[in-house]
Parts: sequence; C-alpha cells; structure tokens
Amino acid sequence: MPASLKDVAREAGLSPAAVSRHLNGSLELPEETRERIEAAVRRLGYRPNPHARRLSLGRSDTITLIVPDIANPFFATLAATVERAASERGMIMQLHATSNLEERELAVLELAADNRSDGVVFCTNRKPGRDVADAIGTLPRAVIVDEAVPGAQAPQIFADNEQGGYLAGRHLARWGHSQVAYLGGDPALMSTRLRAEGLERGLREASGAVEAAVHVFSGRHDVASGRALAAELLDANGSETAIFVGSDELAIGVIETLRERGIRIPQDMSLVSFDGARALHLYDPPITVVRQPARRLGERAVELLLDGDWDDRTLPDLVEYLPVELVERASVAAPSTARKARAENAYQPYRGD
Amino acid sequence: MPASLKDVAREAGLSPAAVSRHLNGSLELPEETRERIEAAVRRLGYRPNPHARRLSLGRSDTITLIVPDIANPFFATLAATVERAASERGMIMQLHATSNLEERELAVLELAADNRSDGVVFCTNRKPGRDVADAIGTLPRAVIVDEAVPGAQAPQIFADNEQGGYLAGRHLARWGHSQVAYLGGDPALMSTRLRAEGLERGLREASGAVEAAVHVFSGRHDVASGRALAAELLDANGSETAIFVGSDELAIGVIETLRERGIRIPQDMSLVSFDGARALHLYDPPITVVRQPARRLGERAVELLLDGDWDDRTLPDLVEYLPVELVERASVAAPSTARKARAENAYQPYRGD
DNA sequence: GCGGTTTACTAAATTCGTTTAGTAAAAGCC
DNA sequence: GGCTTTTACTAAACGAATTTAGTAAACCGC
Repeated sequence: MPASLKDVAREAGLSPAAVSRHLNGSLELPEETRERIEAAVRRLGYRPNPHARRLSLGRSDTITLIVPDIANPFFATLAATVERAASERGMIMQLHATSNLEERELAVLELAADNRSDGVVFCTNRKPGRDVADAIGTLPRAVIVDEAVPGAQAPQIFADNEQGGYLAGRHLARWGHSQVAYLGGDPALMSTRLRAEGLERGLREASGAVEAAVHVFSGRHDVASGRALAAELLDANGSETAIFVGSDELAIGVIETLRERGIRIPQDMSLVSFDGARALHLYDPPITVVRQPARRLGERAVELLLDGDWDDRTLPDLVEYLPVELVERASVAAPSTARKARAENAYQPYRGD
Repeated sequence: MPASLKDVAREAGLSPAAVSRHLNGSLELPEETRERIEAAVRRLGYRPNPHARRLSLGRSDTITLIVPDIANPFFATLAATVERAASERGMIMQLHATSNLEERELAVLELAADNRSDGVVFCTNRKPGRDVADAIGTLPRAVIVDEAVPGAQAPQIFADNEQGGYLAGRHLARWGHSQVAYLGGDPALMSTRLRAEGLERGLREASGAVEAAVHVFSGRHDVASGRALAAELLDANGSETAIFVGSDELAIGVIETLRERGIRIPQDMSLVSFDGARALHLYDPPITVVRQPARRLGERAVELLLDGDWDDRTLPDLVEYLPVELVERASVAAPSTARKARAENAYQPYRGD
C-alpha cells in the first residue's frame, strides 16, 4: 500500500537507481531533477521500507540491549540511556530480558546475530559459561556492561566495584564496624569478588586491623533472594554488625526481613547498599549507598558501540571502570549495642507494615 | 557469511523453494529428502535471515512499546511484561521513549508503521492532539494503555482511575479529611479528571457532605514536577489536610518538599499515591497507595494485540478498566492538628537528608 | 570534426526467503 | 497401453532498496 522507490521513480520520470542514489547523497543531480524527485517523494508520502533497506545493506540500524530483568530499576535506567543514545543516532533499541537464564541468553544473542544488530549491550547477573562468551565474541559489535563475562572477546564496562567495596568498608570501619557481611550474587561473579575484596581493604585500612572479617552470602539479585540471604545471615547468629548488599533489590528484601524480626537499622544493624537506582533517600531510615553510574554505563556502552574503532584489534581487551560514589545517609551507626539489642529483640517481631 | 537458503538447497541437492516450504511445513516430503534438508541445515548452521523474511512476508514479528520514560518504574514494569508476553510468542520488543514530546510520539509511531510492527502499545502522559490519534488509528494493530488518546481508533486499556480516586477519597474521608489536593498531570487528561472525580465522590460519600473540596494541581509525572506542585500547594496556604498524588514519581518530589519544609507525614499532611510501582512500603512513613495493575495492563495489551479479533469492527471501541487496589499504610492520619502544626513548622526546615 | 571528458543518468545484479503456478515422472486403474 | 491421479518437486516472480558497471548525450579543446 505505501509508496515504494519504484513508485517515486515512475512519478518523477526517473529510474529507481537515480532516486535511491539522490536520496542517499551518492549522486549529484541538477536542481530541476532534484526537485522532481523531492516533489514526488512529498506527493506520494514516500518512506523507505526499512526491511528492504536492512536486507540490502545487511545492517539493521538497531541496537540490542540484553538484561536479566527490565523491571529492575538499575537496568531500566540503563535501558533509558541506551534508548536515548540510540534514538539520537536514528537507531532503534530492541530490549530482551533473559531472567538470568543461560538458555535465554544464548537464544537472544543468536537473535541479535541473525538480525545483524549494529550493536549489542550485554548484561548478566550469572557467571556465564563458554557458550555465552563465544556467542558474544562472534558478534561483530558487542559491549559487556555491569558484570564480567570471562573469556568473551568484547570490551567491558563496569562500575568500579573494588572502589565501591572500599568506600563502603572504610565508611563502616570509621563507624567502628569490623564484622561485615556482604550479600550479593554468585560468588564466582567478578562483582562479588571485587566488592568483597574492596570491602575488606576498606575495613582493614580504616581500622588499622591486619585482618577484617567479611562473610559473603550469595544468591541472586532480587528481592526474594534478599529476604533469603538476610534470614540465612541472621539464623547463622554470627557477630556481624553491618551488612553491605550488592543491589537495591537485595536491600529491599534485607530491610523487610530485618523489620520482620524487629532488628532496627542502624541501631541493631548497619546497612549499605550498592546501586542507588531506587529512591533510597526516602526509606526508613534513608539508606547509605555506593551509587553506581547507571546512566554513564549506558552512554559509554553506546558510545563505544557506535563511535568506537572496531578495526582496532585491541578494542575487545578494553576494560573500563566508571567511578562510584558513596552517599552517606542514616543507615549506618556505631555497632556498640548491636548484638545485645538483636538478642533482646529476637522474639519480638516488628509490628509495622 | 552465514549460510542462506540457497546454500542449504545446494547442499541438499534441492531447490530453495523445496527447502523453504519444508521448513515452513507447507510441503510434505518423503523421509529421505527431509533428512537431507535437515542434515544440510545442521551442517551449515543455517538460520533464516529475518530481514529477508520480513521483507517477503511484510511483517516483522515485532511488537513496539512506546512510553514517555523507560526509567519510570511503572513503565519499566509494563515493558517487562510486554517483553515477556512478546518473547513467549517468539516476537521481539522494540522500546521507544518519547519524553512526552508530541514530535517524538509522531516520529516513533511513523517508525512503527514503516517497520510493519505487528502490534503497537502506546502510552502517553500528555493529552495528544489529532495528529497522534490519527497516526495511531492508521496502524493496523495498536492498543492504547494507561492514558486515553481521544479520537484514536484503537482499543484502550486503563487502570480504573475513577475507582482509584474513590478508594483514596473514601479512605481519607474516614480519617476525617475533607480538603484534599490532587496533584497530577495535565487537567485535560482523562486520568486527572477521573481520579479527581472519584476522589470527590469518595470524600462526599464517606463523609456525608454534599460538596467536597478537591483542588487540582497539574504538572508532569516526574519528580521535579512533584516538587514544584508541592511548593505551589504549600505556598497557596490553602486548607488542604491531605494530598493525593497521581504517581509515585510525583510522590517522591512531594515527600522531598514536605520534608524540606518540616511538614511531617502524616501528622501535618496525609499522603496517598496512585501507582505502586515503587517500594513505598519501605518509605518513611510507609506510603498508602492505590496500586495500579501495571503487569496486567501489559499482559492484556499484548493479549489483545496478538490474540484479538482484529477483523471485528468494534474492537477499536473497546475500553477496559482493570481493577485497582488500596494498600493502606502509614501516610494517612487524622487531620486535626495539620494546619496548626504546619504554621508552627513553617520556618524550621527539616534537617535530615 | 574528432578524441576525450563530463554530465546525467540507467540496466541489471544483489540481498534472501516466500509463494504461486506448474512440470516431470511414477503409480494406479481399467 | 493409455489415461488419470498422485508424488516430488522446481522455475520464476515478488517484496524494496542498494550498488556496480555502464551508456548516451553534451560539451571542450584544438
């Protein structure tokens, strides 16, 4: 139904080639002819068929974003910036959720390859296997964001996880904490390892202690896992006086569980989150957080994808760490009474919401 | 580089037509031939080129979601459900943000048309003009979600805004409020009108009063607007004792501003939000909310798009209201001391975060 | 007025899968 | 054995734009 190039050509009394080349700027035409083409385009309301273009050109003017969960505010923020960067360049964003399933990750990477996507931004919260790394490496242009994919031939852009852990650790140590739990994703994940290491370094440096105790609890990055890990931590009855959580999603589950058990933040347990995509400043108490540069991660990924020098053989080895920032709020306090209070409150469930 | 149908056909010693038809199930072939095809497909790792399919078939196996802002948790949740519903049916989701700009809305609708999108889900927070309504009406399959587009020939799916307003109004009236402000989007918007009406009805019915005072303040659905509207309301020095906000985004700005001015929730001002995509139960205080069925809206939209009877001429007139739910928390209290407290606190800015 | 260059285009191939209309050969039937 | 039917396919058109290799005509220089 819509007008095709051929229709425009007929209307203008020219060949389709001339019209195409003029429209793409690969042919200089005299004023009069140009006007004939433009008039025909206007008269017929011609718009090029993108499927025909894509078939012919072998590219799709599309960027593909792959994330575990779209509703997660961190990834939603990432999606918003990727979409904006893409649309500014006249490209479309396709968005896929993997639910952190390897099977879905592979399927979606394959789709991106089939679709000749002009750029793939890949995020996962799992430790992906060889298959995924290979699938990413095979893509002509892919950038890994947020979590490492070991062995993948693609540039990687992360928040500075070690520094984030360090900032949290230093902050906690200054308040007198030395026994801190890290609740995060899979222990094999780069983010888990780096944050725990940074946490330990911060704790050590700020306290002057030789060793700092960091107990790592591992799950997934969602609310349910936050609840489960908090329960696990609490039931273990350890000596932790502070929790460092790997994402706002986890933090929600942790806060819920602490409340249910009548454990007050920060009096009985201090809490620092790593993420900051949510409005943690309005929480009760306002939650101290190591803020990830979600927007910058997205922008940088698209920048690299579309403006990077992909002929440069060293590009796939690129690793960038974007700076994080500690936002101090009210969820950290001195640990003095923590254990005692916790013991006292143990069987007095919180009566609030 | 990747194998094409032709390659497979050559490898199997057949014509491309035979292979295509076998792969699509439109040709019965003897066992032996079938196996030859399948072996060739496996050997070459053949995957059909989606651009060629789309050009040939004139459809894209794509559903297009258009929202004002992807990072807004309500739309992010919607996007997550649309993506899931789409991918379950083997389709891809394209996601576009309009920033509530008519120009972007039109551009993106045009893109969806050009791309022969198999279904468009359109959301806006503006009152769109004729152009947008026409652009939507021209699409073969489009569903409008969340906010009405007057005059558009397309089925529309909403949260039950009037009922939501009613629930909020009744709740507030039962706590003794009669002067309530509604802070929301454009007053010409269906949602604004219906919620304000419902609010008034709830206030009236529950209080037995003949008239209830609902003062409407209008802006956009974002944090900045929440701050501005709250300031406007407060500076007007009216007699409102409660605020009903049209979205969690607005609520954030409102809470921030109330805090800055030392106005306590709920002692000095009660607050009810309409949305519930955010973790309002962890806020200080936990915020009472009329919860929108974000997931159901998305699922229903895709359902209609892909399983609806689009030959039915009455489909574009379909309007559905999905049920909302009042979640009572701690941000509503009796208004008794509100005005007095507010006057007292007027020049004692909040000293927290 | 002839060779060379420039201008203004165009024919036809290419991208790849789908589909319609059909054909050659085998099988079935009397 | 000849006619019809079935089986097992295939040729060619189609979707719509891009692009390479080219041509016809005009113009230039001498």
